[in-house]
Amino acid sequence: MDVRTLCLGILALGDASGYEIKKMVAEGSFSFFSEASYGSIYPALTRLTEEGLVTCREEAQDKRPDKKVYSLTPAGRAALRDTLRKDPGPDRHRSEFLAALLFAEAVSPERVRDLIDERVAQHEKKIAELKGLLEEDVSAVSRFVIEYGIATQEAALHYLKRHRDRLLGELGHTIEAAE
Amino acid sequence: MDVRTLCLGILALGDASGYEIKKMVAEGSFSFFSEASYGSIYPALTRLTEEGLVTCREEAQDKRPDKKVYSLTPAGRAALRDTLRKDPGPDRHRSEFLAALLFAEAVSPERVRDLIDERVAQHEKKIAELKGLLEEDVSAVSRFVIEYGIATQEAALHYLKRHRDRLLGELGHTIEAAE
DNA sequence: ACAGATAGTATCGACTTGATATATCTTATG
DNA sequence: CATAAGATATATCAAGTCGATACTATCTGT
Repeated sequence: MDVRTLCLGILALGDASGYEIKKMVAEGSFSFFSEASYGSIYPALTRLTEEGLVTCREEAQDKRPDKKVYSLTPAGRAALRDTLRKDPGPDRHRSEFLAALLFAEAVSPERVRDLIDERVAQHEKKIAELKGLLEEDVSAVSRFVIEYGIATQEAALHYLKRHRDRLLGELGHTIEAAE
Repeated sequence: MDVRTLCLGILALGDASGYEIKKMVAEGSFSFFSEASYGSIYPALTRLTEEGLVTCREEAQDKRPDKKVYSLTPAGRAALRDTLRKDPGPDRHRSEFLAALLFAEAVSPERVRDLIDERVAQHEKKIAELKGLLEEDVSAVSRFVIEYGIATQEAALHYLKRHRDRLLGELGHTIEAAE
């Protein structure tokens, strides 16, 4: 899913400016499974406009900078439908936490405990955030997506809580054995 | 976690060539939370060598192309430790599946069912893969990381199975109401 | 015999990130 | 009341990254 398609999809849900698209991927129901920066959104919108998949109208605002509001054209909707017909690629999950855990063993085993404890707090925060989204966002599919996120976050959290001590015990033996 | 640190961390677990590093991130215990292409690994190794964080020796092999085997230097180990002292950034999760679900509602609600059913199969495959890894890989932290992955994948799978029909029911009403 | 996978290094264009610039308005805080 | 901080808005740039491809040689399956 490139930023191009992401923009097309968001515009299929309603008109928006580049700034608003950025906000949606950073804070809205998109926030936990996609990301995009201005540096990719603005060029994407420019190209989509050139290709006739979206149109742009400038809206003057009171006491605020002008907005460029983009709308999906019929051609854009068709292009999106074509893309969605294809099977979505596999999820891509990058976790500095898990990498740090694996590497910490090699350079500083004591760090493992702190890493896990910080992570527990992060999961709890994320779950609270997602539950907050549930109260605003009412579309059935949005709710499904957010609850899917909550389910996985909670599973991760419970796994950490249940297995933390076992892991630290096993590492304890390793550390002692190495000394 | 940039590819630079990823290489440093993998080399902390043992010497490796660029090709082997790529294989680890694509297939090993790293596979489900990190990715890196040759186009980022080779330049990273070159730069790390220039900076004295790794060393490189060429190994001639019988009936195979020569290898460039990289090893972590003490300076490299120190650099890795410094990086790991910092808090890991939040996970980044990109899911074409979840995006497609949200967008499908807008352009082709019938697609939602197929998307979910394909996804169930994908999760089952992924879980089997991870369980396969468990049998080879024995390090305590590796096992922890892989089981963490299994726990989240299973939670996602069960969520989909439990809520699929409810969602399709809700969409059914939407579709009927729109027609 | 021949296709395709495996082992290996390497590069390139296109895309993406993260930081930064610019400018104005609103909201806290001392 | 001043002033810092943050929101609203567009835009660019260097540096990093992906995915495809190139090249060569061997091993494996049909």
